[in-house]
Amino acid sequence: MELELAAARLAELGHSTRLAIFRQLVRAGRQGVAVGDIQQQLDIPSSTLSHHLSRMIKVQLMQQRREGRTLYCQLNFDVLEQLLGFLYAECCAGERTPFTLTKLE
Amino acid sequence: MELELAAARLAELGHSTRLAIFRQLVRAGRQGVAVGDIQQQLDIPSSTLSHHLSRMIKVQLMQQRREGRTLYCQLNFDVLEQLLGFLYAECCAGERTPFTLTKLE
DNA sequence: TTGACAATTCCATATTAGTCGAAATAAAAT
DNA sequence: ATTTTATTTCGACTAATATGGAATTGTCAA
Repeated sequence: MELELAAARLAELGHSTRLAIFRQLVRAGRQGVAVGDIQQQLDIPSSTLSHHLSRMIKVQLMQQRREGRTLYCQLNFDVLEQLLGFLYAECCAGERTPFTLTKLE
Repeated sequence: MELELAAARLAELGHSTRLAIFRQLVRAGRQGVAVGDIQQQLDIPSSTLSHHLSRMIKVQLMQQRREGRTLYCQLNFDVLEQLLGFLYAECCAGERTPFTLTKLE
C-alpha cells in the first residue's frame, strides 16, 4: 500500500468517534454490526454517524450489507491487515525494531 | 492508552506529509534526523514543516534535541509501541484475529 | 396503501487543519 | 559586533472536517 492511501486510512482511524466505531467492528467480527446498534452504543445523531460511516467506506476500511431494513457494517479485515502491514514495514526498517508481526492463518 | 489519545496520535500519522516524516524518523532510529534533512527530503517550506513537527510533538510521537544550531527529531519509540499495542488489542478482541503482536526485547 | 422503522442524503453552520511568506529567535562563525 | 545558518513563531488565508436538524429513500407489516 502506498503512503497516500495509508495516510488516508490512518486519518479515518484518527477520530475518536470513528475509532470507537472501528473498535465495535473489530469485536463484531465478520458478520458485522447494525448501524442502529452502533448508534445506540455511541449515542450520537444518525446523520452524524452516517457521515462517519461513509468516510470509512470511502477508504475501504469497512463496507455495508443490507438485510431487510437494517444495514450491517463489516470491517474489511484484509484492508486492516494491509494497513498494519504498512506500519510494520515502516517500523521494521529502523535500526531498532520494536515488534514483529505474525499473520495468523 | 485510552481511545482519545490513540485517536489523536493516529490522526497525526494520517496525513501524507507527516507519515512521510514518520517514515524518515523510523529509519533514522534513536539518533534522529535533523529538521533540515527532513526538509530537503520533502521539499516543503520550513514553516510548513515546523507546523507538522509541532503537531507530532504535541501528541508525543516525537521530540527534539538541540545540537549546536541544528535540531534533531527523534521518534518516541515507546509511544509508537503503545499505539500499535492499542491497535492490536482492538484487533485481537474480534472473533477472528488477523495477527499477533510480538514485542521484541 | 398507509404507517412505522432504519438509515441516508441534503443543507447550513461552526470549527479545525493546512499552507506559506515574513518576522523573530538561537547558535555559531567571522 | 555582525553575518550566516537553522529553525520557529506569527499572521493571514483557504480548504476540509464535524455536527445535526429536516427531508428523503428503502423495506416491511398491517
